[in-house]
Amino acid sequence: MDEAASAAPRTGQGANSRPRLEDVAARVGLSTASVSLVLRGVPGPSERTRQRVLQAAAELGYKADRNASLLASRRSRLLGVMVDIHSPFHAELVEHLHTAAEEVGYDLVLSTLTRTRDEQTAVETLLAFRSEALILLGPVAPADTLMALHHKVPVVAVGRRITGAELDVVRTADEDGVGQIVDHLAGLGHRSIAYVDGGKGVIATDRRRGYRTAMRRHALDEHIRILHGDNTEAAGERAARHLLDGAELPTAVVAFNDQCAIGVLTALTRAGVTVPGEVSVAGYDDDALSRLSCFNLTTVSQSAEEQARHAVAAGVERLDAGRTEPQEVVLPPRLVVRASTAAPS
Amino acid sequence: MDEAASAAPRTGQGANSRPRLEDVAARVGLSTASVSLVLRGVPGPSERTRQRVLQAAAELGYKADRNASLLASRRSRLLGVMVDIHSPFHAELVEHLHTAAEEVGYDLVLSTLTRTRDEQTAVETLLAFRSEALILLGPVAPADTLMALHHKVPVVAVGRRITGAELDVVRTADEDGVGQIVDHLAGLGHRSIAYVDGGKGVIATDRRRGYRTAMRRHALDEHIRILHGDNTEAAGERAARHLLDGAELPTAVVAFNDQCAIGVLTALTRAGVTVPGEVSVAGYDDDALSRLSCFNLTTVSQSAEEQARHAVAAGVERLDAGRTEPQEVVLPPRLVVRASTAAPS
DNA sequence: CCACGCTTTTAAACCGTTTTAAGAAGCTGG
DNA sequence: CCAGCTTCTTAAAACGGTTTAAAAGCGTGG
Repeated sequence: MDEAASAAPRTGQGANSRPRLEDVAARVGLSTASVSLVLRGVPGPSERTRQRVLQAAAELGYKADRNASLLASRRSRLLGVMVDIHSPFHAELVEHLHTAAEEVGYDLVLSTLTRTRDEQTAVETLLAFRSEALILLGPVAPADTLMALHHKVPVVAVGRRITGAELDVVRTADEDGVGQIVDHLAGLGHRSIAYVDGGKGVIATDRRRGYRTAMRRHALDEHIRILHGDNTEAAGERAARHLLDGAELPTAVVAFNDQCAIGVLTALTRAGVTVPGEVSVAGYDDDALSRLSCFNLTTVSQSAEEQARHAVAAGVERLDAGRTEPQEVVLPPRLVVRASTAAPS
Repeated sequence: MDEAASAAPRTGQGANSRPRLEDVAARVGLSTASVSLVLRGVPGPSERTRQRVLQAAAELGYKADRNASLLASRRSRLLGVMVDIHSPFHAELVEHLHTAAEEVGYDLVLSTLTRTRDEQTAVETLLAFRSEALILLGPVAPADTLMALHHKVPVVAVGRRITGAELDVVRTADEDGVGQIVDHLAGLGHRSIAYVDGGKGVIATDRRRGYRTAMRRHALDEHIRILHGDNTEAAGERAARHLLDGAELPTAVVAFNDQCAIGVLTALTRAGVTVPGEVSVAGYDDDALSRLSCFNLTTVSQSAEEQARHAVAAGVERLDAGRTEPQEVVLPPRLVVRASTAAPS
C-alpha cells in the first residue's frame, strides 16, 4: 500500500507478543507520541496522519495496554465495584453500572464478597487496580471506616444510608418503601401485620423503622410485631415457623427483602397456610426471584438502573467535574403489587 | 526508634498519594531495589535489612501498585474470569475460583456478560488487564474462536465440552448426569419421561443426547419427547404450558437446568397439577434456587468447588509448569434427590 | 529576507515497579 | 597485604504507554 510500510524500521518484536505503540508508530513512520495522540482522539494531529495511524492500528490489531496507559497517565478511568455475587439484586445493578460507565468512558473492575472474602479484602483489590472511585453495593462497614476510605478515593455507597458522611450515597428511601407496603396492606384491610427483620445493618434499621412508623400512622401500634430475621430464605423460614408455633397468625407478613419473604412464603405454604388467602406476604427489592411466577411476590422496586446511573454519575462528577461536597441521591421506591397480597379473609 | 528513620532524605510526596517503593526505601535509607527484593521475599537481603524494610513498609502502609509491578515484571499473576453475573451457578464457581486462585498466589479479574455485553467484549476487557490465562464459564463461542483466543493466552473452558481442541476443559459429564436422572426416574417406575431442551449450545446438545441415550437404554424409545426450551424460567413455563395443552401429560419432566425446571414446576403447579404427585420434575446444576425448600428440586450437582479448583490448576499448570498438551477434566456428576420426584401414581 | 504566528510532530522525561549486571564490603587463606 | 570468595546492595535499564516543552514546517505580511 504505502512505501513507508516496508521502509519503516522494526523493533525485534517476538512473533507472538501483542503489538505495541512503537510497532504501529514504526509502521507509519511516525513517533509514538503522535500515534498516542491520534489513538486517544486528542486534537492536534493532521487528518492525513490520523487516517494512516488508525489504519495501521487496525491492521495490527493494536490495543493499548491498560496498565501501561494508566501508569503513564495519572488516570485509570476505572471504577471499582464491590458486589455480593450471590445477590440477584446486585447482579442487576452491575449490569446497569456497566452500561452507565461505558457511556462516560469508564471501565469497571469487579471485586466480589464471598464467605471468605470480606469487604476489606475486596476493597483492597479494587485499590490495587488503581480504581479512581469506588462504588460499594450495600456496604456493611461502619461509617467511619467508609469515611477513612473516602479520604483516599471517592466512595459512592449504594443502597445504604450513611448519616452525615462526606461521601456520596445513592439509595432509595427504604423507610418510605416499607411504609408503602404497610399502606398497601392496611388499605386492603389488614391490621395484624408482622415484620421479619433483616439483621443488624443500617438498611435493616431503616426498613424496620419504616414498618414501625407506618404501623403507628395507621394506629396499629398494638399490632406491631417484629420477628428476628436476616436476608436469607432460611431466616424467613425460621421466622415463619416461629409465627406458626405462636398463638395466632398475623394476616400479613412484611419481610426485610425478597429472599427472606420467599422463605416466609415457603414455610407458610408448606404448613398448609394459603398465601394470600390466609396470610399476605410482601418482600423488598423486586429481584429476579420475586418476579418468578411461582412466587409473584408483592414487593418494592429499587429501580436498579436509576441507582446505577446515579452512582456512576456521582463518582464521575467527583473525578471529572471536581465536585467535593457530598451528594445524597434518594430515589423514591415503587410499590409493585403482585399476587402474594390480598384482602384478609 | 532508629536514627536512620529521620535522617533519610524524603522525596516531595504529595501528602495524600499512596506511598511508593521509593518512600519506604528513603525511610530506611536503602535503594528501591533492595526494598523490592525484601517485599517479594526474594532471598538475598540480610536479615537486618529485611526487618527494617518490613517495619518501614508496615508503618507507611505500603502496598505495591499492581499495575506498575505487572508492567515491570513480565508476569501479572492475574487470571481473567468471564462470568454471567445472572447465573447462580456461576456465582458459586466464582466464589471457589477466588479461594483456589488465592491459594496459588494468583488474583482474579472478573468480566461479566450482560444483555449488551457479549463474550468478545468481556474477553477483550480481560486481555486489556493482561490476564495471563482466561477461565471462561460456559462460553458459547464456536470452538475455533476459542482456539484463536487460546493461541494468544491459555484458555480454560469450564462446563462445556469442546471436541478435539488444544485448550483445557473442565466440565462434568453432562450426558451421564442427565442419564442418572433418567435412571432415577425409570427406577421409580416412570416410563413417560419428557425432556425440556436448553437451546442451541454444546451443553444443551450433550444433555439432550444424555436423555435420548438413557431413554433407549431403558427401552423407552417410544416415550422420547423433547420440548423446545432454554435456560430460563420463562422457557420452562412455556414448555409446561405446551405439555398441558397436549393430549396426555408425561409422568415426569427433566429440564435442561434448574431455572428451566422451576419454570416447568411453577406452570404445572399453577395449572393444578401436583408435583411430584402427578408429575415429577427434575433439573440440573444444583444451584441455589433448586435448594430453596419451596422447590426442593431433584437435580444434578456439578460440584462447583472441584470444577473451580481444577480450572485454576489447569491455568496455573500452563503458566507455571509449562504444560502445553491440552487437558480435559471430566468430573462425575452427582444425582441429588430431593422432593420433586417420586414414583408415578 | 526576516520575524512572526500557527499547525503538526517529536524528543525526552515520567509513571512505579522489577530485574540484571556490576559494585561494595567483609572474610579467608596465602 | 593481596587475591579470591561470599554476601549484600545498588545503579540503571527495562516495561509500554502519556505528557510536555520544544522543534520543525509553513505560509504571511512587513
